[in-house]
Amino acid sequence: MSPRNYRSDKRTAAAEETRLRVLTAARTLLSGASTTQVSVDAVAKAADVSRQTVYNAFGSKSGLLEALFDSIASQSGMDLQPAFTAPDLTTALDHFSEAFCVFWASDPLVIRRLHGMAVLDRVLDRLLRDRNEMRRSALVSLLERFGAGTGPDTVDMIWQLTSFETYDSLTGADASRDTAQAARLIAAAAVAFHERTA
Amino acid sequence: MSPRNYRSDKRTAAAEETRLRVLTAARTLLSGASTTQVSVDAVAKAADVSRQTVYNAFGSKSGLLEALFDSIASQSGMDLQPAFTAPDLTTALDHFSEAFCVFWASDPLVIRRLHGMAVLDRVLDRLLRDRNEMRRSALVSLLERFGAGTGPDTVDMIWQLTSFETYDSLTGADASRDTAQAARLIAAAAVAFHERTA
DNA sequence: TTCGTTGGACAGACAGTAAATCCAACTTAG
DNA sequence: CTAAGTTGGATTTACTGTCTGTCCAACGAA
Repeated sequence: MSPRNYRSDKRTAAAEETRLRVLTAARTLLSGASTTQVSVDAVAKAADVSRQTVYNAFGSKSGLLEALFDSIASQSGMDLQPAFTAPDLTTALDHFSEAFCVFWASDPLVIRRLHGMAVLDRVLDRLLRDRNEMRRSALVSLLERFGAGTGPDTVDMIWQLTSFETYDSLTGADASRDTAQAARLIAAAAVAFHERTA
Repeated sequence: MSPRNYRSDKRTAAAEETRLRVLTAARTLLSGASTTQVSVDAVAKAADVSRQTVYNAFGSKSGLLEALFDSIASQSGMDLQPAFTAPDLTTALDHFSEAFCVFWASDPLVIRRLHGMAVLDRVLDRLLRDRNEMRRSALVSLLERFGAGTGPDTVDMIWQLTSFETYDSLTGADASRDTAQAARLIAAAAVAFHERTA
């Protein structure tokens, strides 16, 4: 009944639970508009956990931030399926834009800060670059699927249009636009650019 | 006794000179791909100046970074004149894009880091937002001059297309594109978007 | 017993402040 | 014109406080 290679001690389960508590605490702190700096100590206190436990679980602050980003990504409910099963390129790009905007919208404050920290954090920077590269290859696959050109100009431009920076700029501050509107705007720009260079 | 006409040209000149030395030292350090973190102490040592002198001259690390950005801006030789004297909107947008790409190209490494630091630095963040706002109003003026629509979608999209993030993404890493090529690409996207929504 | 957790102590960097001091540029009294 | 005093930038030294990261002895439940 109990498979040997499936270990689920109550202890490891509890460890996983504290790991989650730390992640959500970090996310909450990073969402706080008030605080600029978020220390490991602050995260530990917010998670009601010792600082050492955070280091045990994530190795370093960079590791914690990495895990946080991936945690956000996995919880965002992003779905690329509609884009790849779309009838034509235009609606495909529409769904592609929508998918990533949903992701960016899942926690823009935290994602913005993680992007900023990445500039000063080699480890985090590498992670975000890798994740961005996944968006790029997904885009190339999509363009190929619909027989569209995959020249560097087209790919780079649509890649940039679907980036977090673009989403953040179009929804941020005084530009009162919701996620769906931003997604449509981005898709419109992508289609316009593609049609013009086709 | 406080003499009213106490002028000391040589001293203020010397002070200005050390101020410049500190700025160039900071710029050099921030350009260095090797180091991720740049401390005030490191800047002071590189400028062959005491740490206190840096604080005397700039007040804080934020102040130093602010002064550095404006120094780069003033040295970049950016010129918006061609955009405003262009015969039509298309060439105007071309020159507009070119102008800002020249600015971004003047020191992309340092500008990228300053943008990153701004996420964790309220003072620097405010400065960069203000400078970005200047680009926005310039864009609005340009569009109005050529009788083009200044709807939020048009403005926001072209604003984002001419941002540093877009320039950086299109010229960075494996995308082997020089500044002029990036400028043309950005302008093409701006024109395509504008024509489609006109 | 084992293993996650805890609390504390510790070293090394870093931001920012403060006071005493040095020195060259400058002003002014004689 | 010169000597004496003033000013302001720069330096030195030392301090407070925060943060990352590491180490370790002890605790407590599985």
